[in-house]
Amino acid sequence: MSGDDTRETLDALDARLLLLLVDEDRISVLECARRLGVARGTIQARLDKLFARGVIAGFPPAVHLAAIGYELTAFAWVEISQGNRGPVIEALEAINEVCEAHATTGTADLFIRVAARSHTDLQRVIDEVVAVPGVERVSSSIALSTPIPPRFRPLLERLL
Amino acid sequence: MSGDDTRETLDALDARLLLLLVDEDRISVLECARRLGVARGTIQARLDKLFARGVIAGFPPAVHLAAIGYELTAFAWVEISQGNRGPVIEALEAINEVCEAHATTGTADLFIRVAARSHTDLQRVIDEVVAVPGVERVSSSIALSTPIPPRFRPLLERLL
DNA sequence: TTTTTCACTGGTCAATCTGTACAGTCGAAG
DNA sequence: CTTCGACTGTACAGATTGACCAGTGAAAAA
Repeated sequence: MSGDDTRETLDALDARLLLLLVDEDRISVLECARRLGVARGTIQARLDKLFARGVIAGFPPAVHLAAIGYELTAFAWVEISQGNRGPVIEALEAINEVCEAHATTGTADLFIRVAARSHTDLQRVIDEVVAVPGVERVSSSIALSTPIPPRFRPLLERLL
Repeated sequence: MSGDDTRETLDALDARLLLLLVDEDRISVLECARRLGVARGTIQARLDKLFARGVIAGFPPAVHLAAIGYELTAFAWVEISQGNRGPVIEALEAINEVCEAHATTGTADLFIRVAARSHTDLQRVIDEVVAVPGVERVSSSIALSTPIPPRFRPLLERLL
């Protein structure tokens, strides 16, 4: 009686299904059923439940930003003056190149990830961030390489 | 004669197709063709090309980590002793909760993102990172909220 | 113990989608 | 004027989907 569906754990079948969806691209429900050795209806029911619980939000295309010209990724800590979080966030949302923002603990207030086409372009974007009213200080650093690309596979594997 | 297919730009149709794939979940090729007012074969050809160029890497499920128990996200800067980058990366890869790692400019050497089930759990993970041979210093901060979730839609919209 | 509940199986059905192919159109490049 | 590449419109066989349903088994409730 948790009252919170989110709490339900994934069983091994859910985990194996997710792993299959992560690995094999564009795999069909029917094929999943075959691979996992269960009836198609079961997979369909599991998928529906995973969606309903919010475990899976969808299947967005994995777009490689570098392949569309945005070769640079940079991270930045943004310090803002008190009471301006809302407006600042809104302003950041309006900057196309700001691809992610988190409010964090620590000295800085916001942590953002930005994409850019070149160093010059990055400069421009950073300048735009700095220019946002309420932003007091920005310290950024460029990603030179990404030895571990975004992943969550290991977390799933543990559920098997 | 650029010798690098990656350089080819996306035209408006590519961009609209990508936007469609981002927004409408599990949309079929046929439906894309209908929405964009072009023949199915065109969409299929465009999709194939986007894959071939590496623009689209696939359609992985968007898994909501919080829904599978990993409610905490934390970021950390990792300073490592010189000449130990390789081994350190390997060790970090072996830690399931390390969901991303970048080599960056600036004072620290690596920037990582970690997932955890609780504060206690996060402590354990951070300790594991600190314990990696070659790691000299780790400074972490917890994501309290995510006002701008990962996005790249604005970058695509600009191509229209 | 008996009953109820629930997930799973294995099967069907019509509708849709996919991969593939092919001939015709069109504009740009040669 | 011809060639080339991209797009259209069409076609077809095979696979997939969503929706059902009756039957089974195991676990929870009575």
